[in-house]
Amino acid sequence: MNVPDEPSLEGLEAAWGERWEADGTYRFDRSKTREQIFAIDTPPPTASGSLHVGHVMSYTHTDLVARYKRMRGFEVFYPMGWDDNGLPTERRVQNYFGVRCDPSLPFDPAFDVSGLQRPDDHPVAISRGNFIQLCEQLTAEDEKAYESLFRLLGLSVDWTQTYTTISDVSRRASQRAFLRLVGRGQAYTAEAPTMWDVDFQTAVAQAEIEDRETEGTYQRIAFDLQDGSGSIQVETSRPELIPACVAVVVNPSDERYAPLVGSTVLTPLFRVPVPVVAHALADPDKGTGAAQICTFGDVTDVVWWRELGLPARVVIRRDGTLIEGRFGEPGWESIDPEAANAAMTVLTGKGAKQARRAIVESLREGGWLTGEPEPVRHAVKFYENGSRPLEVITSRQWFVRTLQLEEELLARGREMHWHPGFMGARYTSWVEGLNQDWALSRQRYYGVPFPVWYRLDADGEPAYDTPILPEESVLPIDPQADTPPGFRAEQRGEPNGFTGDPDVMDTWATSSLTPQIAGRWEDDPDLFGRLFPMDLRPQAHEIIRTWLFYTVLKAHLEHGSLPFTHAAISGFVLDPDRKKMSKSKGNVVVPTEVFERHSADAVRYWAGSARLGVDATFDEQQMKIGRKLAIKILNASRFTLGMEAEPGSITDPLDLAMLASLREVVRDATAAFDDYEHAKVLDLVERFFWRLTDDYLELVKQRAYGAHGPARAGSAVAALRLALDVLLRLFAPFLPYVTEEVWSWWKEGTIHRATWPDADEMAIADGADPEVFDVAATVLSAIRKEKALAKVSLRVPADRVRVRDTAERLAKLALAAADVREAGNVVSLETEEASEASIETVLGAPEPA
RNA sequence: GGGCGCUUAGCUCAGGGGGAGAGCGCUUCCUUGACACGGAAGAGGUCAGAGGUUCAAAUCCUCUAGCGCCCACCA
Repeated sequence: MNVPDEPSLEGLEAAWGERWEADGTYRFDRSKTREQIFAIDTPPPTASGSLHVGHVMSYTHTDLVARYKRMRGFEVFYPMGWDDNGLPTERRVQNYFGVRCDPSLPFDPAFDVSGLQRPDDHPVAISRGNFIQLCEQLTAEDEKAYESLFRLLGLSVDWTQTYTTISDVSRRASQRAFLRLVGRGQAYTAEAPTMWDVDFQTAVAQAEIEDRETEGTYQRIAFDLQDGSGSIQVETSRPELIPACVAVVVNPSDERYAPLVGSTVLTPLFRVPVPVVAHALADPDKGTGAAQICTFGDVTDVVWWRELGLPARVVIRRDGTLIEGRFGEPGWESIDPEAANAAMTVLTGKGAKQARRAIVESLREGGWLTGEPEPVRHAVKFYENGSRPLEVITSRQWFVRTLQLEEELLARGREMHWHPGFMGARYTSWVEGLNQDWALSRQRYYGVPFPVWYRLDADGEPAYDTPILPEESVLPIDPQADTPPGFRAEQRGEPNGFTGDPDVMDTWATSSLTPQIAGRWEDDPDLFGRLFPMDLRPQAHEIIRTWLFYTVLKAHLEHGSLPFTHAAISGFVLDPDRKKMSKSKGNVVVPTEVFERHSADAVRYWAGSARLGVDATFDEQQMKIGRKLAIKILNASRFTLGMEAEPGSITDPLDLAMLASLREVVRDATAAFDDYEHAKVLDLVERFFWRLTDDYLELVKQRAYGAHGPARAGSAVAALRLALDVLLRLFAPFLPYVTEEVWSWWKEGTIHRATWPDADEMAIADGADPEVFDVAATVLSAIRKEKALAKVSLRVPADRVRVRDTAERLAKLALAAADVREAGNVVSLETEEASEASIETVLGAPEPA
């Protein structure tokens, strides 16, 4: 026993952090079987920037489960990943070093970063290889900072189990998964209209799109019937796409337009003859009920275009500007090509917004405009990281078939255990709303390349239908650097030679494999067999449609199973004004300062009191309470362990009652933890702890000092030590530092590998009545109240205390009467049977000063 | 437009058919042989609103309002 005189929280994080690392306390033992293992698919944080208190909360939630399961005897696989793959990293490197990637440049082995850090200059063009070097260099620094913060927070991660999403292991897994999708016909390449960001100049997937309320205008425009018999009014927010108009569509049941279906109208300004067609998606209640179909203004246009078999006239370039007029050419028929091209000149080279203004003027001058443009606010689709609305651009991309999987994926969602349960609805609603296959290609540089080459024909044109794929054994490969089997390097780009697929995969193609990557899928089949499917995926609700969905999709297609059986969804952290904390709002709290002010245990206490799925308010007050609790644990433990009486057999009814009560706490807390209700566990345990210190400890203090002889003192001391032993373990997942500190005073080994308390440890209290404790505490509390109201010291004697209650409760009080008398300094404790309970206290004179 | 969640004391939140709760904050008191980084106690609420079910509703049902989030084909 080694109890310090003045226990303190200061320095615990550093001391125990080092000790846990040195002892390998959280090291994963891979010799265990799947049944003995609890595997966690840790979210890899994006390694570009810094962690904030939102991370602190959600990662603490995961750690609570990890520590609980470990104490329950599971061997916990708790790895850490760093997401250093993808656009955020790419952008950060561009800004940080002032460079841009030019894939046409050759790799420069002698490249020196030091001359580069001039972000205000024009960006320096560097090769893809050098660019990736810089990405790795910068993210390595971030990862170090993240790790030290996570260690400070006390995450029980096995730091030997780390991975990065751009590593060879991750690239190999991504490419292997891709090849298998291709092999099964689940991935395909096609030239197809796809959502496109004109600034990043890349395709984006449905999951990366968000709606933003945007200012726009509706203009009502006349489309003349070609036979001169009148016109159709069309309302549009995108008049700049009139040159791309290929039809006017109405609802088949719309009587206003029924006679016109099948006739031909001329587009304004460009005088292109286009048909009036009917389709169920045309909404009679929107606008005039007649809409222009353009190639392509939005996803609906794509549906109409495809289902109605319309031609395409594309007017928007990949950079978002409009093309030059080519009316009069095949496919660009106009009854007045000269006028059409003149009208186009005004738009050429302009972005959508400017072109819109320009064409409205032309329309007005030409008399096509009906009324004035009407300002509206409407939802417009943006890439989540983008600044200009998405366009629909036709380009060659790889896709993963998802649309026909809806029923199977919904079934997977039902198979999953969601915590909290209602979060499953997010997944369901996403799967039900899928309207495109997963667009997998990104026209970016930093990422996992497609392991694909294409043969070039005699004219140097790629044969996309017969891609050349590598053997899995050579992965990962870079088709820009590596040569496909059967070709020589010099044949790259030559007629009858080959070319590498220039694109990289969507980052989610890699992130959706985190269970496989962390589990070394195919690289270490023995390990993978012990880990997969994993047990727990912790994550934020905002990425259910991306990370969770894609991970389920990949596992479903590759393994025919869920990737994990439980999904625990944490909420956001809100600032005190109840706004979500985010970098862009500038209201993030830097975690390191919070740790310094309150201690890691205190911060974990705050995080642990927030339930899963519920947004939590950032509340330093709550951390102060956590700190107070941690200090109280130190002091109460010191007191308990410092008692001189020898612990004996526990025989006193009050002691047994306290243990009977603790027994219930253990049962309830265990059940709650099994249900992922960590906040309830903390509440139960904390509540009991305060009862123990405020009531029980006060009640038995004098007896423990020996007021009634060694045997009864021994009962109190033994009960207290047992309660402390159990409580420390109940608190251990929440307050790993302070509980480990106290544990080290009197126990061997680490508390974090100790066994989670079992109700049977209090079997001695079997048959004991917890109400003895309640009744005694109630009477003590009433005596305290009298003293507080009389504004006297608690030491002042109570000459007479008369308790009226039922015979049953009075009998219970009698069992603890001696303790109550001493704790309340009661001279005479009288009882009287009564149907109405009451406690009457007559105070004695204060002691003379 | 559809869905999910929330609305309980000044604040942060638990509770979920039968007593309106905790902590903080506030007020008062107490330096009692673990702890003043402490302790004891007090005041404070029409459980968002309206209907309904029930012997009994903060709790179940319906509707309404406000807030938040997720989703939706931009005419």
